[in-house]
Amino acid sequence: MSPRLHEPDRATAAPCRALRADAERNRARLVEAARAVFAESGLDAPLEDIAERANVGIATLYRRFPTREELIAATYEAQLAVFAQTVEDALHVPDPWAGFSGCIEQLCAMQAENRGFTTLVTIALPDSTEATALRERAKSGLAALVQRAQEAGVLREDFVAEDVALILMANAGVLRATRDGAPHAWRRLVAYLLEVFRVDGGEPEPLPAAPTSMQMHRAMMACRTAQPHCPAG
Amino acid sequence: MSPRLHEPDRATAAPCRALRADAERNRARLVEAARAVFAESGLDAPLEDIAERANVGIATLYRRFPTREELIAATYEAQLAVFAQTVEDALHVPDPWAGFSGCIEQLCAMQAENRGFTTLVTIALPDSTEATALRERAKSGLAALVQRAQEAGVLREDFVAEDVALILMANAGVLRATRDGAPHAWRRLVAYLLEVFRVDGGEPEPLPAAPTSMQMHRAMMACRTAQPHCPAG
DNA sequence: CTACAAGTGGAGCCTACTCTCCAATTAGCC
DNA sequence: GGCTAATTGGAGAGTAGGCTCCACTTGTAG
Repeated sequence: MSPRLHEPDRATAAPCRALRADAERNRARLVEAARAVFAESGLDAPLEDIAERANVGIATLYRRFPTREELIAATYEAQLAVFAQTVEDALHVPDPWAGFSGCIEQLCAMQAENRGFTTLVTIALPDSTEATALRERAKSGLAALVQRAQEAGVLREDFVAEDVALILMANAGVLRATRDGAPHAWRRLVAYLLEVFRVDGGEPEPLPAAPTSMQMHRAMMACRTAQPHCPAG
Repeated sequence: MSPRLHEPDRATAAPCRALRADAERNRARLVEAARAVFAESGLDAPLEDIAERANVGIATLYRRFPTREELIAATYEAQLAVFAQTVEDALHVPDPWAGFSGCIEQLCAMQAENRGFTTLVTIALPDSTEATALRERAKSGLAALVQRAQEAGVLREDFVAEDVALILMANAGVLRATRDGAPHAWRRLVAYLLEVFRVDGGEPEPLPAAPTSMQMHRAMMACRTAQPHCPAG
């Protein structure tokens, strides 16, 4: 790979200078390390862990990503692209209900698979990043998906685009508490919600199994020692 | 008030000795301060804030409550009693659906009003505290409430007691993200869920208004600067 | 091959919080 | 009023993570 095939000013918007080849390499390793660490430990993982995992000094991390948010935005660019693509693909599913509900399920599954992504979708990112643009894309795709389903008469009329965010936030809450102890509990929440969103007609899907009370107990025990409250997470 | 009207060994289970009057007073001030601080800042608020608010040295706090969890348990004893009472009162509401749904709404409202309580109900507490007993009381009350509603044919048969925890966790997720920016968003989630739990028959209640996209935007902005992921919350 | 700008790493400072130790204080009993 | 054990508060040690500074290294253009 020749060094200058990248769009300019990737990192710092101001000086707009191309990175030296080794610097670009380190940047990539940082993003890769951040992906792993954020996925496992959440968006508030220690930055030193990320630098260490990337085999790079902590200063290098700070030089490339002056704020945690910039690192988050860069790290989740690819995943947000998947997010946006998922939404757009759903528009091509012939059945409007299958498109809508499958999309919601996939988005929630993405949350379930990645601790950082769980909270990422419920918070704002700094403006003027690629991430913001991707979110806009996803947003308008979702609006179209909702509209299509409503026009087909399969999605309740009083459903609004903001409800999608509500779903993701609720799902984040369930995942925070049950990710370890009852890793499928979120599916049941999502199934309940999809059922209530659907205009009746189809026989409702059977619900995913409820977590057992033992699982819930363990989930709550585990969550006690984890970090308490909330998001930027 | 004469000092010895309390049940024994309130604080440390081991030495089982009555507290001196001034110590008992300080203990009460600590619990009161903790109530305020936890409500506002969540269960991971700095303990020094609590000691300061109680006008008591930090050492006094640690002497009375060697672990944060013990302080949490003592602080939320009263609130857990309200929780349990709410459930039991609901059993006396004549209409089984009104009893069940009103109870869920009230529990979620309690979460909305108190940041610490939001996460408290989704985590485990140390055993052998009064708090544990209260939770057991609430739990069996809820089981009865669920059973009564199902026997009356107004609550879907596949609803299980663990689903109540799921609701509280989902509600916690919404509250974490929207408490400041869209303080009524949680009502919409709960309305959706109650609608899907109900066996059809009654005309569904109209949904609470959706948060505006501006509110959601602000909520996500605010949540960005708050602490990311999760609870022992 | 050389010069120099770009890039690097980690020591080290700062802040925030948890938790302990102990000399000084005070409530309760006589 | 005075004795004694219970209680107190705050200094300070320990820990974790954020962030910066600067002497050293390295890529690359000429």
